[in-house]
Amino acid sequence: MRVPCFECALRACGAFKPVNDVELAFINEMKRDHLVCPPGAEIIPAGEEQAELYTLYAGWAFRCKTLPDGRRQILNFILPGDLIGLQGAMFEAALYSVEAVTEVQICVLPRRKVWSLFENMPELAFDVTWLGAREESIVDENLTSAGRRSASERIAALIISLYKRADKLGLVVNGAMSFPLNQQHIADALGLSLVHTNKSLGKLRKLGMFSLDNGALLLSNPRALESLAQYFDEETPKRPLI
Amino acid sequence: MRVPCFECALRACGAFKPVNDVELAFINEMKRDHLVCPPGAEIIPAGEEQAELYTLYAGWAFRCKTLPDGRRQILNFILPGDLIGLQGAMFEAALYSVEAVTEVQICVLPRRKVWSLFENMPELAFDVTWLGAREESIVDENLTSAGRRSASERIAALIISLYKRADKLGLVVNGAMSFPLNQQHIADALGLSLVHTNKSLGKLRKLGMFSLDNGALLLSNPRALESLAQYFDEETPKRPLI
DNA sequence: CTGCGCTTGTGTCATTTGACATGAAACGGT
DNA sequence: ACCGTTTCATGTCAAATGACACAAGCGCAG
Repeated sequence: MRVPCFECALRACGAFKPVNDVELAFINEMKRDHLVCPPGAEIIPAGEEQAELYTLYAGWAFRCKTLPDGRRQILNFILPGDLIGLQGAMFEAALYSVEAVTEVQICVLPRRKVWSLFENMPELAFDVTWLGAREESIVDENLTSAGRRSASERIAALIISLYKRADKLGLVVNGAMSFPLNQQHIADALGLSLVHTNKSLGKLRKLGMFSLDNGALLLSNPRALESLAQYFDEETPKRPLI
Repeated sequence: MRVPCFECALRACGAFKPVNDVELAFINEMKRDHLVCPPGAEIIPAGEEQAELYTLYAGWAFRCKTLPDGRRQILNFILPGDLIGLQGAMFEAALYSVEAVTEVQICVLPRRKVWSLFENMPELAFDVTWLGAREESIVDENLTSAGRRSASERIAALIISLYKRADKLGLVVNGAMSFPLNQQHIADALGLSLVHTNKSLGKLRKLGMFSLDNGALLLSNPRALESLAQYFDEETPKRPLI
């Protein structure tokens, strides 16, 4: 199911910076493959050497670290258009795993071509760095949550940030979006126990902050969530897509 | 107190990847200034637009986010050779602050020259991206601490990781190093209260994990700390210095 | 010297969060 | 229809952490 970059449905959604023909041709040349992985698949296993670089084309995934005794921390969620595995492509070995939440489609960008991108396409190289900085800023926000927000505030911050990211991609219709995470994912992302996550979610739901029925998240009042979480993001310009 | 990059004392310490003459000349050309800031100075204030890029030449600093109600999270500590403000230089506005712990010396790399670096020096551009990925991996580790480690484990992980970073820079002599952080810094970095940090530090000290007298940190048994923290880092190759 | 602010140390108690147990509902495979 | 598995929900109690109060040491400006 190869999708040529010229026909990329994602690029047409309006969230991304326009590219010129030369850049698009280079990206298309760089894309080696288009893979489909089932839910739960490990896209990058922790410790993998010479990991490839990917772009998530469709579906949800996450990046996580696991301690030797099994405790797991989800570092960030990955939505369509996000780069997967930049650290892994820069370093000898990946320091984290990447796992699919839903069925996902990914574009494979071989790591050895990353160097040719830096050599030949400085604009795209800059974009790669920009995307790395953006991912870091998401992890920054998650660290701020884990370190300084209460359980309810963390949940509010997570929901509002995912909602906004999905909204930019056109995945929100009438305030509702498909939300594939289960409570264990949320707990692992926020540094909470499963049970406490469940109870805090229930509390926010009873407060009328959102509703969540069979995989559909509805935000009636995003502002209330924002102020509970003290989460206020900047207006971001269109981001690059590689 | 301008220091030409040809005479950079930091580069001579053995922790950094060698550069060729052309690269070094470019870096020297890029360096606009060499500043000294007192302890507590704000090197980058949160929200600053068009923030410059810096390299920390000497001293300690940190990067942090502050919530509207004043809660503060330190995202990572910055040691000599680390890039300061890459996100700030890529985005319109900095999403975080950077503050000096000790007196610091910083090299100023104007943000408009970052683009010429991507255009003319792909190796150095790659290095910048690599340094960004490295910073992210540090934040990843901090998030794992805040989310999944107990108070004592977090302290152990922080101390061992700072110790190893300082060691690479040649700042450790006979297992001892100068340690300029106070307990408030540690608490803000680990997502703990000041009092609990104090008590947990005391517990580890009584266990003989380390000693800390007037600013000198001594690790008698780094292995014990590592296994308490479940912190095991990879052997990293020499890193770039820009 | 004196007083003040900063940092560290310690005790007591409150709050948040985690651990464990249990059950209900949904779902897929046979 | 039946069964096992997963996910979500809820109660009780325990453990970790935070909040507050206070004291000691220390550097430093007046």
